[in-house]
Amino acid sequence: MSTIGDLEGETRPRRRLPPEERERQIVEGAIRFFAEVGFDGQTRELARRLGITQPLLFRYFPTKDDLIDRVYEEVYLRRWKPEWTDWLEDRSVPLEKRLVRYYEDYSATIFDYEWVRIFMFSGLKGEDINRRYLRIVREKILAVVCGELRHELGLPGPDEVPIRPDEIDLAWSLHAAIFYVGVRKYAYREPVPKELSGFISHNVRIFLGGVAPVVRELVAGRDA
Amino acid sequence: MSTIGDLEGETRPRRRLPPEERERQIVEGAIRFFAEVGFDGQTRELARRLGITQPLLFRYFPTKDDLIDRVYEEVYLRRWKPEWTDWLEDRSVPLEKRLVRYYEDYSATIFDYEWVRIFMFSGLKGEDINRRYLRIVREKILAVVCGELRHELGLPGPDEVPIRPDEIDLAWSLHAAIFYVGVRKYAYREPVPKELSGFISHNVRIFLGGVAPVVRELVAGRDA
DNA sequence: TATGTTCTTTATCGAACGCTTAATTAGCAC
DNA sequence: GTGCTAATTAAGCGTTCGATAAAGAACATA
Repeated sequence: MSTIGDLEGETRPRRRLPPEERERQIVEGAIRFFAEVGFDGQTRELARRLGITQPLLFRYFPTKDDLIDRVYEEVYLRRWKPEWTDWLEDRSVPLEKRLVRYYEDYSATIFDYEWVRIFMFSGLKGEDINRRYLRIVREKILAVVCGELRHELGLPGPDEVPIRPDEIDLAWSLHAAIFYVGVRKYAYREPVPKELSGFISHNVRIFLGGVAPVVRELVAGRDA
Repeated sequence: MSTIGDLEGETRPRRRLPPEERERQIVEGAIRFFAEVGFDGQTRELARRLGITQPLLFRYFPTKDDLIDRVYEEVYLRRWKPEWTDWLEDRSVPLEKRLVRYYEDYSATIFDYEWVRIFMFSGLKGEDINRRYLRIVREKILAVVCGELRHELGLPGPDEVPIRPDEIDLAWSLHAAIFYVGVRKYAYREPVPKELSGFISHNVRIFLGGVAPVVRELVAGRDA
């Protein structure tokens, strides 16, 4: 949120900052910059937006790739909340409420310009960090949702009958329906639901309202 | 599908092609190339993959942007089928079947490496052609789905009560759930449902199985 | 075989790229 | 103030970018 040092100015007095502060400024500026133009964006333009000279970037990050790695680290890894899995598994709360709570918090956490666009850019580049992130989503969110859905429907648990890929795909559908709002808004810059909260609960209701017979079929083992 | 001229070779005899054929070869190579690396990909590398020299590209396309525009034209515009709207409106067929038929054909049409990736790249660039495409989807698909859904539920038609943005968002959810399979496969290069047909019918069933009460609420006019 | 057309190449331009070096200057201890 | 030191900058390295100009080679026609 904070707007740092993008004076876009011309001749600005030399300012000497504590290294940590300058580094933080560079990283945050890089996140905004690469989110906007992609990772082919040029270091000179980034420096210009920060109001510093380009060689200064290379004092703090030996290469452009090092800076990009730092951007990944900052954007992806710091935002994951392990408690999401706990929330989803808390059977003292109705499943619908659990899903709504999770998706409200998840979307509040990752729905911003920087996160969504950097996620898409790095995904298209085939970056490994993207794959790792998706694996975590699959294991810590989607598989858990499938397990809770099984329990809700009185079906055998994952330890008895392993979660099928088809079931994960169904959980992906709900996930995609909600996440795609972020894609529409920040990647495509299109209008989106003005009230995200209502949209999320609608989607959870639709999902839970229609998913039961399909899951039963899948778990019964009608192989494709 | 056809693999054209990517010999990747070193010294290759000069081949003189009829202009139309050479142009087609360049356009198809450009589609594959830009889909892979994005539009920041370099003309020299594209030429190398085509097995021609770089200046030859500029004989056929005055600038790189002209070539990119041609790529857009080729990838987007040639794939839209106006009959999709007719299919969705054909009330002699049950709505579930209409939706399944449409999404099977739609996904068969656009689910390939080139289309999905170029769509994402151009979307991230904020290209106008992307916005135009999304508007067509909204007007010719999603709004139609909402209208048919209203009819199915005995609710007033769009001429009496205009389709609300919330309703369009619900149709976006089904659309996103299915399209995101393409994103996972071609943008992220992740595993996806091995049987797309089953996945589509599952999603349509879930959607239709759970959407009724939500749509009734929305059309009744409970404003957010 | 000779000739004209035009498709394709070689050779290159100026600008911009990531990155380096060496000179400057801001901020601190005293 | 005065020096010291590290943050910052100006200048520039070699390379690569999109794009151009002119030379060369394939093909149709005679």
